[in-house]
Amino acid sequence: MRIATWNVNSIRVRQTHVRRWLERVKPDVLVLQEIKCEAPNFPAAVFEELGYTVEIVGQKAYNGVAALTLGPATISHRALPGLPAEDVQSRYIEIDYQGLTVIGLYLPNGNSGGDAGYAYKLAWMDALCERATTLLTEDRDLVIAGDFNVCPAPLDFAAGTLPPTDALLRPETRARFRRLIHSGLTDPVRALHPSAPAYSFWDYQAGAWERDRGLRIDFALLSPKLAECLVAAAPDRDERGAEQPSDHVPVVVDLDWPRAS
DNA sequence: ATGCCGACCCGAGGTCGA
Repeated sequence: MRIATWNVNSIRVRQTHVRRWLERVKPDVLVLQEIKCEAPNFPAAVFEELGYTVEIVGQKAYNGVAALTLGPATISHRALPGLPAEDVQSRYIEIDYQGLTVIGLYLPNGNSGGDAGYAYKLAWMDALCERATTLLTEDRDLVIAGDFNVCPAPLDFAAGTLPPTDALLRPETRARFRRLIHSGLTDPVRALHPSAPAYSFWDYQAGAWERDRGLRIDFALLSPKLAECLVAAAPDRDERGAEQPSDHVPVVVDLDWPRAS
C-alpha cells in the first residue's frame, strides 16, 4: 500500500505534473491540497483514465482538497467534525478505502487574519485532535495526511527561514501537533529518518530551492497498527526541480499492509 | 525582518500563501 500527499498549488496548473507523477510512482492513494477550484472545474478525467477514483471537496480560488484512489472509495466527511457549521473553507476530506480511513487536510496557515486567523488555526487543530482520538478509539486503521502548516521541531525548517513568532512555529501550534502525535499517531518520515531535514516545501522566492532553505510541513501520520507495517517514507524532492513546480513536493509512505499473515 | 514568486480573482492590480 502506497499512500501520498501533495499540496499542488492549483490542480488546473499542475494536472500534467500530477498525471506524470501518478504514472511514475503509482500510489494507491494520493490526497491533494490547494486544488483552488470547485469540483466541476477539477480535471478528474485526466486521473480517471489512469484508473483513479476522484473525490473532491472544492472551493473557488482558495483551499480545496481531493482524494485519488486506485479503485473505489467512499467519502464519509467533507468537513472536519467539530468545526462550526458556518465554516465554509474546504480543507478536509475523509474517505474509507480498502479497510483504511484516510483523512486529507489543508490546515490553516494562521499567519494572516491577525489574532482571529491564528485562533482559527488553533481551533482547527483542536477539532482535528478530537477527530483523531475518536477514530483511534474506534480502532480504525487511520492515515491523516496533508499540509499541516506546522514545523514540529528545529530540524523541520532551515535556520533563518521563519521568525520565532511565525504561526508554523509558535508554542501553541507545536503543542497541538504534539498532542496529535501523543494520541497515538506515528510520523513515518521522522521515524525512519531521525536526523534528515526531509523538507517538503521551498518558497518560490529568494532562491529558497536553490539554497535548500525549506520547511517540513507535509505529513502522513499513521495509526499504531499501520505504523508497524511501515516500509518506507520520504518526500519526493525531485518534483521541486520540475518545470513550473508546486512549492510543495509529494510525501510518500509505503506500508506492508494488509499483512499476508 | 521581508511577499523578491506564483496562483487566484478578472480583464488592473489587489489578495493570499508560509
